[in-house]
Amino acid sequence: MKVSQSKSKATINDVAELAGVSIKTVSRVVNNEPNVRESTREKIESAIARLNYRPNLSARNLASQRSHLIGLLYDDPATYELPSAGYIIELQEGVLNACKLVKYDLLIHPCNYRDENLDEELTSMIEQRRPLGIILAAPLSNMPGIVKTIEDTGTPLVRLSPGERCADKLTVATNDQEICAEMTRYLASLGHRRIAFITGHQGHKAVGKRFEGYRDGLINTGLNFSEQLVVEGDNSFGSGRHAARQLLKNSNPPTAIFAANDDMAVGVLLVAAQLGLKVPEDLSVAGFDDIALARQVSPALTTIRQPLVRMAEHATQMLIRENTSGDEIQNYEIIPGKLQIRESTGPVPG
Amino acid sequence: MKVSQSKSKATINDVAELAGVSIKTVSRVVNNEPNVRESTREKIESAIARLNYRPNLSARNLASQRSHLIGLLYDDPATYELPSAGYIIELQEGVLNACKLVKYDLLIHPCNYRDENLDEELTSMIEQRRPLGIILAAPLSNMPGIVKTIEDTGTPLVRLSPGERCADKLTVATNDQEICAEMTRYLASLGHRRIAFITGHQGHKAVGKRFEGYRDGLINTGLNFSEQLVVEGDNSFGSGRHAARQLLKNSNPPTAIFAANDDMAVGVLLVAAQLGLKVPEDLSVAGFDDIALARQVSPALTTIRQPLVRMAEHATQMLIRENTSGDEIQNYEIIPGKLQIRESTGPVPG
DNA sequence: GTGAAAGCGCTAACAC
DNA sequence: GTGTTAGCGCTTTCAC
Repeated sequence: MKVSQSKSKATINDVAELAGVSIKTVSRVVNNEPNVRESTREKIESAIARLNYRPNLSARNLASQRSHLIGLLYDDPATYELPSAGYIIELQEGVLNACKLVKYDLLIHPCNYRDENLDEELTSMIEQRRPLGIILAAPLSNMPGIVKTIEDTGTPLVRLSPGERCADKLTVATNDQEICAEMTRYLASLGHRRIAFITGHQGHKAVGKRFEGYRDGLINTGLNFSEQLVVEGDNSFGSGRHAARQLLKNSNPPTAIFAANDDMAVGVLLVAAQLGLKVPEDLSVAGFDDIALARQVSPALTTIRQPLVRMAEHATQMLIRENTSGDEIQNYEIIPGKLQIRESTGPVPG
Repeated sequence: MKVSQSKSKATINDVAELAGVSIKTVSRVVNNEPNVRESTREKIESAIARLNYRPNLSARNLASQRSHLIGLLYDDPATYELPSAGYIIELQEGVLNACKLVKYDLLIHPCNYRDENLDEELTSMIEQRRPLGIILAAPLSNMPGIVKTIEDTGTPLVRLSPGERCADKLTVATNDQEICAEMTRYLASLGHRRIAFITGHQGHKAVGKRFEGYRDGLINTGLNFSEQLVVEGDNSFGSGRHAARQLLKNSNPPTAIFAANDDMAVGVLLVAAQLGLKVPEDLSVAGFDDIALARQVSPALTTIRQPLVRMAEHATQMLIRENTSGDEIQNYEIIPGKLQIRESTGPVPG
């Protein structure tokens, strides 16, 4: 009997024939359905192994009306600065981890929210590929137009860090505000009284929460909030440098600078070095994200670890559960960040 | 007449009915095939617009026996250090650029070459999804086992930077060796006589070519090659720091250090700063890749820009052409890198 | 426990 | 130029 056909094309019919059963029974085995006699199952499994059979996913998708695809949407790093490469890779890693367990695949779709045809582009991608769910990364997740476009297709959607809670929407976020309050309290505990903050990109609501957390932290420790100690940034390295120069040329400069993300914090580190300030002896610096660079600069950056991989994993699992079990699922999940105290923060000078 | 059906489900039959033609004619219009009267085409197009029809890709794939998917395989950054996030994002960007034009989608598949089941995993992914082609990034592209596994499935394959030419395999690479010779000559032209080199990761053949280029450059300019000026690295930031310390503690240290990638070069920069050496006054430093960080460090890093996005674009186009036109295609393409002279290199001291 | 038959929505040959 | 007829390889009733 000819077993290894020239080019990998055994179908369910071949398996059924070789095993001497109907294709329906093969289908039951392949999909782990119940009601198959053990001996039949074994026969089929050995036929599958012998023929090297692998179900054709297009056929399966067509018949079952469900692709085994998860869509991941994020702002295109090529058109803009915002999502750093590391951020996106971690997102992808998390989704892929969760997909692997259930044999789903990941369809990535970087997009540009300034693009006029984005609605059409997204609708078209969703209706054609019919992913079983969409994961929408920040800051797209806080743009109502995009959220609505996706919801209108009827595809389940999980928002990542949208910066606000919404009862009827699946959401995964981290505790930006609380953890930033904690970092601020930590800086205060080192004796710092003039703690500056560099804000993040305007369009990014979750990053906005970090600023609120900074204010909470000041209040917690009885420090006064001063607008003089707040400079606007846009999450970019350059804006961090700019903000640092502005803060440090002050007659009464801060002794600690807390930036809303690591890229800006590294910018601060650089400016401090240029101005001859020693970190942390003369100035403490803290960031947010814990990008790879945070551990590579010298002194290593004190920052907050955002559990992106786990957030993306969790979001994917929400989608999978939404599709398989009809169980009630928690539709709002906070995965807490964690302080990473390294070398860039220390006791207040003098 | 009910036009906007509740849930986005117009099929080719609905369009045919509304336009008063057969489904075959609709198919012709959708696929831009010839032999359709202009008036018919218009009727169909308006029906498509009215019904908001979008072809179901699973059905199309099943019937036509070709998915519209490109597979991108690279070493999983989560399990190892080698491919940096920036590297992968650029690869993805290039593939996506090319895909967009022809409405293909990208399936990413990070994998671990140390994984025992990798062969099975890849074969299974390829046979199930049936991507129309695979792009294999370095260093996977120089691993014969992986290349063979993919070739055995019969799927067209393009290797990216495999470090060697092979007549019967589609390949896209950059001119690692030549451009590194050029960088070395540039350093020599600044008066440097003791130019050190930090080699890259062993398993990465294309990176090995960079070392050969360094030697070529020395020969071109009449300088002697000395083993004392070569230190082994592994592409990581840490290995760059380590190598720099080793080179600079020397009694007769180099005046220029050329690292096989930017991560290591940035490590050198850091060690130089710690040792109180001014760059480029006391020491020149050069890297390879032109990662984002190269522009963000101070002094900005002189390096070589590897045209990853264009390489990935080109690889994708090779695959598309292989599938559509039966034209002869160039099966080996070199996309040259380019020197980026910045602030970290200067005339030899003294 | 198992199977027969009818699609899923499209493309491909070939007839007209 | 256009339509008819078969599938592609699977899942899904529903009957046995």
